[in-house]
Amino acid sequence: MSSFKGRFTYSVDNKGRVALPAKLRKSVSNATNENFIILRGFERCLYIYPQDEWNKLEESIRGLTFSDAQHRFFSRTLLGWATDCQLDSQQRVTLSQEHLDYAGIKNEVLILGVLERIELWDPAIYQEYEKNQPATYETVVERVLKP
Amino acid sequence: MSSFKGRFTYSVDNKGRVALPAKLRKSVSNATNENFIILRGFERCLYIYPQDEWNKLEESIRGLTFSDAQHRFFSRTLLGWATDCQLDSQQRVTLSQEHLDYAGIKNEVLILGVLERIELWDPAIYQEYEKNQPATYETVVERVLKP
DNA sequence: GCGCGGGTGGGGAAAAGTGGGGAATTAGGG
DNA sequence: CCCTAATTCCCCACTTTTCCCCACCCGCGC
Repeated sequence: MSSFKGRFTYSVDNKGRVALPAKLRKSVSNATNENFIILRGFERCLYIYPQDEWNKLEESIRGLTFSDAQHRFFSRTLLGWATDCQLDSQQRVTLSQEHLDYAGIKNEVLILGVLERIELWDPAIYQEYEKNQPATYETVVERVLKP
Repeated sequence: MSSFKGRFTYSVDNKGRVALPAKLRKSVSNATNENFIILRGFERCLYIYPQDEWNKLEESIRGLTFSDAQHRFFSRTLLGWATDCQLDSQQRVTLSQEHLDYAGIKNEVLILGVLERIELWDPAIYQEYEKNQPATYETVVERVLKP
């Protein structure tokens, strides 16, 4: 079970490559064999799942009823934009142009560790997202840290 | 279960390193393997949780549903400002520049043991905080400890 | 006084992040 | 079917940061 955490601002070179922060790599279980799945996330960002965490997600998608039109739409969208990838010898992932465009990422990327997944954001878009949230850091902490 | 207590004023060197007081270290259960999680706290301070205490919090974060937009914001915010760290051979933690900035900590740090967590404050900010409390210690005691 | 444990500081080796060149593979057109 | 062009990816090199280790200082107790 992964437990990614932390916030990093890394650069994207002109080949669309992004290094995975060493601290995040340490949280990846070895079973995953450096195999990752990249897909469109919610709110204009990209999700990166290590293989083992993805498998769980895939199971729950399989559980969706085939006969429901919305379920079909959901699966098509999710899987249609998902790609396998493995790290190169420098521990980097390469993002496709479509993925970069979807998330609006250019030269810089904000990398967030969110337990079972890693999120990639354009820094400006994330700032905008944060600004539009009704909750502040303190209300979040209060809600989550108090049982 | 940890039960940190006490108050210490330590120095922060120019690499952002802070020694964990020996008295606090004695309260850490060995199971945690000298692994800690540092995150933003309430009121401009930093929280340090030993691994085993953190695990309880992480459970409640995992309980948040992936499909709820507000829950997504919660996990991003909380985890984005959290970092793993382990002690170096001198029993110190290294604080990132962002964390130092958030808490306004410069060369000196006030370390408080508060049961399951350790808090780090800038001494001046803590003094200010204390001064701005409307209630005195005695009135709070009445309110809090009354059955 | 001397030894030991605890706090403070810094130098150097190792790792992490960044960028680019060139070979191999694939695709497309003549 | 072959040649050419474009893309992918593998490898190398440089820079910065991290962290590991050593050394010192201070105070307390033996």
